[in-house]
Amino acid sequence: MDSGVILNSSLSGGLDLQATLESGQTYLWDRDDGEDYLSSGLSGGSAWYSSVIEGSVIRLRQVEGQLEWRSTSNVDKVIRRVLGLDDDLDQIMKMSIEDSLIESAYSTYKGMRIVRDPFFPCVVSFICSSQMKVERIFGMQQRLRRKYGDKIRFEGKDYYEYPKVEVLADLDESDLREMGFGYRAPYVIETAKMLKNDPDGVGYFVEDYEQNREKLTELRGVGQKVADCICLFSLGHLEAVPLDTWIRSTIKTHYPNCDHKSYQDMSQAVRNKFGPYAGYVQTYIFHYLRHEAGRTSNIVSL
DNA sequence: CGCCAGGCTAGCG
DNA sequence: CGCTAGCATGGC
Repeated sequence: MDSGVILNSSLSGGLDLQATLESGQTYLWDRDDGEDYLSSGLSGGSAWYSSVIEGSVIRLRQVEGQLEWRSTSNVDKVIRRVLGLDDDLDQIMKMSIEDSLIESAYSTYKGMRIVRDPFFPCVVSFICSSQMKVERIFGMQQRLRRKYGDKIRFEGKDYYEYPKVEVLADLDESDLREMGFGYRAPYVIETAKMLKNDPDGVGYFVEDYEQNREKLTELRGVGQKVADCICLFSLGHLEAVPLDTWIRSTIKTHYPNCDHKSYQDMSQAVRNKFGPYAGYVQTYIFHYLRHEAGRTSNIVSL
């Protein structure tokens, strides 16, 4: 057993743990207060979150201006990496374009950070994300962990690690279809087979962002958008901008000059517009618009 | 019932 | 190349 504390005031731009873990970047965390996880919105302010990363159970909560953690081992450095705590948020916000929508999103969720999820879980999560509501993606990944992941006991409770590559690689397509994966089932299994000897995706990391995006599309079920999610939420390419339906429609109405038919052209235009940390800008907008739309059941107009 | 959800693949011109 | 039909499933 080990535990520790990280002070909010020691982090540039602070931390908003709930926004970081519930904004649809990562699907690897459970919230203690259970069933209506992520569906009821605002009530997770000081709740405990738990995950298993690199074989360690990690429990986190944010209360009174600090981040508390408890774990099976010393995970201070793991937490800092996975939650992007070393990102200089003040500087990132300074280097993004001035714009009313972006400033609203930044101020509403100040402290939200880009995660760095472990490679394989990130890949599978976003293969599953295609044509799927955000709330359902959480459920799918949770069921996958509880059915095929290794169980670790910690402080009287069971926690499930994300399934290992070789376990998913050896599944039958019907196993995942029965869990509601639909047409994504064969994609997950084929990609797991491709990564059986490279679970950390060492061979799929490229220094250059655009080359990295193309490289990732070699994986089954990974197109340009999912590749961008992996670039941003696992590999640390902070200029990556996943062009999903929300962002595309936002771009169309808000920044019509950046609207292009081809993914590459639109990606390039948006990155030129948003700045070197375009991925941060995109993630704030995505979370802000989705959340506001949920609260008002209406389109946000600014 | 129809429509849509953090899209991708295969197959066409 | 660019374009599009088809694809599973659940919720409204």
